[in-house]
Amino acid sequence: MPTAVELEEILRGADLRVTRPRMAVLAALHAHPHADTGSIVTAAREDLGRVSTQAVYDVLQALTERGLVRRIEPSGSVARYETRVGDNHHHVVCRSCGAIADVACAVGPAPCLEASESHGFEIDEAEVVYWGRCPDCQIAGGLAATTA
Amino acid sequence: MPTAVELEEILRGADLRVTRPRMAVLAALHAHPHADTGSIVTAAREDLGRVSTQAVYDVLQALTERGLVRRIEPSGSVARYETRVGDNHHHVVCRSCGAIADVACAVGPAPCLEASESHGFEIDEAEVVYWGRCPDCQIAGGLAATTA
DNA sequence: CCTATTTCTGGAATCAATCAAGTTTAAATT
DNA sequence: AATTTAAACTTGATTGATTCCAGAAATAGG
Repeated sequence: MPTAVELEEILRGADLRVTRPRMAVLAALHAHPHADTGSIVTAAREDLGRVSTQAVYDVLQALTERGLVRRIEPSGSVARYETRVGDNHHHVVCRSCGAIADVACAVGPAPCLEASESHGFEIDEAEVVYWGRCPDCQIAGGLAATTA
Repeated sequence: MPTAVELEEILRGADLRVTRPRMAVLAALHAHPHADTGSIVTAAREDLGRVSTQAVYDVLQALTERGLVRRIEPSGSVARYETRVGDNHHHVVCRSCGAIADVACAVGPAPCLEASESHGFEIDEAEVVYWGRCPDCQIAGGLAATTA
């Protein structure tokens, strides 16, 4: 959980101006990994009093462009963001409640990066999403939540 | 490319009533792998004269539920559908134009299915998306199309 | 042929995301 | 410290995929 000063350094290090919305969004992302845009807007407003939805979208895009955050969008879910970048990890997504957890790379250094037939594509990334059920939903029983 | 009779058998085999919209959608999917909903609607209309958008959505959902088609939604793209199901293959997506191609499973029978730390999740599927550039876009040069 | 259930139509509503024009502000400059 | 300027933020409207709803139509079984 970075301090305000650290967040500021992170922004400056990426050649981004230090503004209140950016600080708030970055803090919210560190506090809530895998948060969707709506949650981030809410968190930022609790922090700042008020911010426009547009500002949050702009900030998220700027942060993503500079590689400070990573945008993930599992099927059936809206866009989510996380601050853990650069370590090539993957995600497990719960089919019932949509919960997301991080998973380290499965096998060795660059797993799955060898597509058997690449069709001439120049591949630069292999994205892996594991689908299943989180511990809570396993307990909850067979019925899937409507928010799947 | 299945015949009309074969399509009919496919539908009946899945306990689905045989209707004109369903035949048209299924045919469109076989003709255009990885088509998005809009294209499917268009193709179905060329075939039938007219169909409601809603009907196509309903059909796609019904077909997906019965496992006749598979819904895929790469980040930044709208939902797409394919008829190739049950063989656990993956996809390569072009970052520039969004083109999609099929890729057979990378390593052995159930590759990447071993998440190193599953966080208690009960995993039933590993979805892999390879990102890169298709042959056409490599030729086209460095500039990415806006339809990425 | 008739009935019941499923499917399709038409139109409206929802919601994430984007666009546009104008105002404010961070940070470099004098 | 005042000035400048490009980047960032605000408000308000718009897009576009997807879904909801109520009623009409059509399929499949009796």
